[in-house]
Amino acid sequence: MKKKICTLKELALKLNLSISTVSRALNNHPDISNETKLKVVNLANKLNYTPNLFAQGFRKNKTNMIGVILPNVTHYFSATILKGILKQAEVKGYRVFITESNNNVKKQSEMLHTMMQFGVDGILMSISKKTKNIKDILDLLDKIPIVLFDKVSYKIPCTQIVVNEEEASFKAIEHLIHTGKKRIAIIKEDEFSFSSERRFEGYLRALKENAIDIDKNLIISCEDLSLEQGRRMTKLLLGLKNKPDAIFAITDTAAIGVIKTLKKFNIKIPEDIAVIGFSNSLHSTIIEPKLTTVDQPGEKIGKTAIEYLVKEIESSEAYVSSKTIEIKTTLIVRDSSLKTTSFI
Amino acid sequence: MKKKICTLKELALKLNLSISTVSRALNNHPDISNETKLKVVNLANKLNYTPNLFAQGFRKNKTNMIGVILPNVTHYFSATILKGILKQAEVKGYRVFITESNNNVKKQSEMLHTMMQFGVDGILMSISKKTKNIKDILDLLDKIPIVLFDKVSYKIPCTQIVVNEEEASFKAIEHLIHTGKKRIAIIKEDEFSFSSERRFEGYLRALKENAIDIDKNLIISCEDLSLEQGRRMTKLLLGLKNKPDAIFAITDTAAIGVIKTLKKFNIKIPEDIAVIGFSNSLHSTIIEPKLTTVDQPGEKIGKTAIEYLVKEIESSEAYVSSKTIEIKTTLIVRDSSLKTTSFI
DNA sequence: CTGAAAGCGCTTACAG
DNA sequence: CTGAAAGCGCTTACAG
Repeated sequence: MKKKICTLKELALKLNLSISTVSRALNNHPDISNETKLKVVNLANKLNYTPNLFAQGFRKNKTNMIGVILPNVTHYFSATILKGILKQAEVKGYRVFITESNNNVKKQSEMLHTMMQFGVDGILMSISKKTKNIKDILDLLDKIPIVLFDKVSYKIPCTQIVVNEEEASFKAIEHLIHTGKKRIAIIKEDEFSFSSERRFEGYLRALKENAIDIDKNLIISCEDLSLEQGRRMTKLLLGLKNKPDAIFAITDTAAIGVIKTLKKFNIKIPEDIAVIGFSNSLHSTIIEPKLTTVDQPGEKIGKTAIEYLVKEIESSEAYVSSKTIEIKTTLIVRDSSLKTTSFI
Repeated sequence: MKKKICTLKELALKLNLSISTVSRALNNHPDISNETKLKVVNLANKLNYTPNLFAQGFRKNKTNMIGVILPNVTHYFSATILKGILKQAEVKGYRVFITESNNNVKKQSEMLHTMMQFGVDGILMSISKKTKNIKDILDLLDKIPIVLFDKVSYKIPCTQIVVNEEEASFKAIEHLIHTGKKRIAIIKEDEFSFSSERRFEGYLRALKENAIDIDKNLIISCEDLSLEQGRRMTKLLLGLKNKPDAIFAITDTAAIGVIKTLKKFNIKIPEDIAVIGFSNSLHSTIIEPKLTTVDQPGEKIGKTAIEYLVKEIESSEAYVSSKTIEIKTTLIVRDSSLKTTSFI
């Protein structure tokens, strides 16, 4: 079903004017007399005329639509980014199309394709984990502006919005060191991932700058950073002769697994073992003790992504920028790590 | 910037054929010879032709776009529904436009309007809390199919997808009764809300059918169902001469506030006071003890909503359905309530 | 100040 | 089997 909708033509007919005049009157064109404008606008209101943006877009070869591809909308952090995207897109006058890739590379390609077909003006994406083949993304880059956020890849020459992963991680580890911790374990991902690697770099740098030797037993890689893996890896760490006195899980979810397991074994948090997570998810204040973690400002990431994308869309030159924008994070110290005044 | 994109015209020119023939060839029209089809398809692939769906839609007066309006994408339950919507929309060949109303009624109206302008084929919405004036929704209903989900209103004559609120709540209370609880408190919303009211009805019916007197002191209304309010209301309940032996918070978030407060006062959960929430949010397994709650299948709600909407869109008659579809929930018994074998 | 005409990219009834 | 033409709703350069 589709009921009839008022068009310029209908207005023109009823007013005995040409379509052009009606169009101009509604767009407040200086050529049109006030009298005519008034007549047109009145009738338009009366008949509840709404311009068909689809036709407008088609005419102007500009749709004011932006496509967004992300792995999973139900992840709180993604949803938070999405919120920023929606808010800023509205400000800038763009409509947002969402699709989920569910970390499926094939689907990701299809969505990219569909977005193109649908004539979006630009694409915002967080690339799927297993994206090996970036050829189709590269091809598209020539045709349409793309901005990457969160899950990015330096191999794709376009603007990328990320969090200051390395520094955030560095600061988290320094915080632990300042509270007297010396045997700091890290739980990271085994497969290569942009953020996991950079967080690991921060870990290494913090130890190095504080003259703490690296103990390979304290570096744990696992295939995903789920709560379950957090649990398993904690048991592994507790089995060590020389136990850690702090655990940095590069994900809140894993960190919560860590806390739950430590509690089960009656280990005091943070006195015996401190715990730090990453991302300041809602869970981090539900768990007891409350989790010390790194806050990633999702809305700001989304907002920034839209801003850069719109800038590229509206730029007249066909340039491809490839800046990397780092959004600042904040370490939020809660009960799962010791307080310290010596922390600079 | 916008790089050139291959069109039918370009293909026609290069092949020395008419645009019509090229169009038909690509649409696999029976009239066209295989030879021609082959030539066309080959060139199309070579030049990476993708039909402009925007133009197609415009031509056919069908955009295959669906607009979705929801209060807040960052709510896990909403995100879950969104996931279902995205998945099923893809199956049905529709693209999804998202907007957030943030419970702002004025914004909600604007979005409805924009969606119309953008020529969406149908609208899926969860109405904002304070929606008093439904006139604009009613007006729209004549022009375009609308399906409501989650936050609905019986005053709007259209298809509505909800959860079996009353029954779910009834079963939750019965579960408590079967475990021997007799003084069951409920924390609900003070302002009228569709779901709050229906959950309250379920509470009343369960008490009545089990011949338990209603104690007004145990019926607590608050303005929002936040963790903080959960805390405050718990303190209030604990101040009663005749304390409750179970608390049903009609929201997980509030229920978690309840649990945290009970723990603070060293009250044993579930022995002294049992706690039940509603919605099976991710938090419900993070909190300790794990929360007994009602699982609402968000994906299924989203999926169902799309199905009904598409049915209306694709129906030839201009009918307005106003069925209410109830999606079944499941009570998930965890550690915040007693186990029982006598539960039928 | 107003109108006729072309065109955005596509589909489709009508001819041939 | 193929093509010319109209039209979806709009905007805008060109005339007058």
